[in-house]
Amino acid sequence: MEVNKIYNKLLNEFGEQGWWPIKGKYSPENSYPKNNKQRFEICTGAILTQNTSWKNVEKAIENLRRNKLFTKQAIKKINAKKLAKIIKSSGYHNQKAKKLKEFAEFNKEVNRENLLQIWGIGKETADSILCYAYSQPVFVVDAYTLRIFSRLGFQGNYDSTQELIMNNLDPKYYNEFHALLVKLGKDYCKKKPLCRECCLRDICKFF
DNA sequence: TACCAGGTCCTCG
DNA sequence: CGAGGACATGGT
Repeated sequence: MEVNKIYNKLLNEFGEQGWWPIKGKYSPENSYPKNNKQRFEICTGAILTQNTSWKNVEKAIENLRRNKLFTKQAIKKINAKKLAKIIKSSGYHNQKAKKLKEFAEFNKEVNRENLLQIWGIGKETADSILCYAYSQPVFVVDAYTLRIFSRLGFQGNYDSTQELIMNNLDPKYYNEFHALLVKLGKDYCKKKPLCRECCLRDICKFF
């Protein structure tokens, strides 16, 4: 599987996407957090967007901002029921309120092993936090990644797919590659794919 | 209306 | 391990 080739085809087709809407919209230059508050906002977003469209998360983020809840201290202080109401639009709000509070209690060094011990933080969320909030060279695998690579012909799980990509792509492209895969997954490689118009059709087993 | 969305936890075999 | 269900709202 030629990961570089896939990356280049996607970049050529869609252009740079940017991978995190720190100031409300996606662009490569504002995807880097500049302070701890923005880092915490990314971590919060990474949890809220679990199995949920970003559109639903946006309102929750706005509510959190309005209520000045982008610090660990504030999340620790508010009770779970109130917090759930504030993030209601993001879905699974009771669980996610608990997850945010669990994360707020986290006080160890930020690394994958420690993040994975937090209730509510799985591999993708841990990797998102490391990659997007802490600029570490980690590729974030998600449902789109797995679907796209499986159709291309690589049948893998989270770990093997992540390994494939990290072994075959320059780390500086990890976050943009992920953004491009999301773009492809949303617009072309959907549940019901639009293979005829897909820029990867000439190298895809599924087509 | 029914299906889907940038997952994770828990249970069971 | 991996499959299957629970968790929930909003858009199309």
